[in-house]
Amino acid sequence: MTKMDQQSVERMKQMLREGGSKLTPQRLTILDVIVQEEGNHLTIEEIFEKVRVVKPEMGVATVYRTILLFEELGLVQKLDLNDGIYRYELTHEEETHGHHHLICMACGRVEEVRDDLLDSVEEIIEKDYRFRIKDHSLKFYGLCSDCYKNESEETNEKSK
Amino acid sequence: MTKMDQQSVERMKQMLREGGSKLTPQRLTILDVIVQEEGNHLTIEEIFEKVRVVKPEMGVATVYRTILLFEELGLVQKLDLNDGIYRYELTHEEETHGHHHLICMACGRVEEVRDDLLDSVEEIIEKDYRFRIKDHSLKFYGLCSDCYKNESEETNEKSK
DNA sequence: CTCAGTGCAAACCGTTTGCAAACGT
DNA sequence: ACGTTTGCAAACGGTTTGCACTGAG
Repeated sequence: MTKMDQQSVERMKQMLREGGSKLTPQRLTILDVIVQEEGNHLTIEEIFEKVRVVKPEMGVATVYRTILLFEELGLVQKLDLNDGIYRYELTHEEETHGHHHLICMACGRVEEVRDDLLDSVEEIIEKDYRFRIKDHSLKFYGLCSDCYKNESEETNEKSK
Repeated sequence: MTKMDQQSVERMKQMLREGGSKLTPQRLTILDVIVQEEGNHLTIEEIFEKVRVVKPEMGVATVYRTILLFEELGLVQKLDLNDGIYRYELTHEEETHGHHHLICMACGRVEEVRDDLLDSVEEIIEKDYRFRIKDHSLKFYGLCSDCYKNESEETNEKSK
């Protein structure tokens, strides 16, 4: 585990304690899986599977209950890729507003965009629509560089 | 029914025919409900209830199957407000990219933003992340003008 | 020691499916 | 008349819950 990961885990333990929650082995295991798989946006089922490898006694209910707790504590955030299945990702420490996602319609890969980019848009919304923005969610659906490349090659293929 | 609504219905009938689908009374009833309730972002259950008033014989399965069909035809779009329940809204005729939503965290009201506003953001994404954007989804969570007003009043109340 | 947290299995609930009857084209 | 669509009810699958037991603080 890298130094960064250790920091994440420590910070999260701290948040658990502050929230008045107990540091059970189950919670620590789930925490570990989420930190290890950072960037992979796991579903409950995927988390359960990975946890099972380490702790076969654990039940799904515990995963559901734990993720719900982590969400309430702001430790993780859920993400809907419009397929009806929620995925969970670590909340980054410095983050105030949600970051953005690039979702590849071909391979399903999800890339994160940490730049905010929405300041001027939010200004317009607040003014023109008289809406007090607290958070946002921005997703782009399209083709990642790999899939776009492949698609182009296939097109070239055909046109030969 | 207004002239605009009639146009919507006619346009949608056309799209159904073009998709090789039959114009059954059930489909037309559901269409009607969605057009009547434009802007209300109904859930399947809500659509079912409203349809039931007119056609008590209809089953839920038909609503599910019909909405799925409408979605495939591009007649409606599903919307997730991050509560795990999909809501459906009419796709606007001219629309190429999805419009945006302002979701009030206090009263749950959903307002639509038809201005695109994302051109410059998309330009940056396409260039910096080498991602070919096909569509986007942008949601703002916060307080609508009414709820913001009420909240301010309550704060004033307390500080007296 | 105490009560929050857990494992298990049953309950739940929204969605999907199989099938025979009904109906649009 | 034909193949699609529908209503019904059963099946499904992910999530939640009740309960007795366990273990962290």
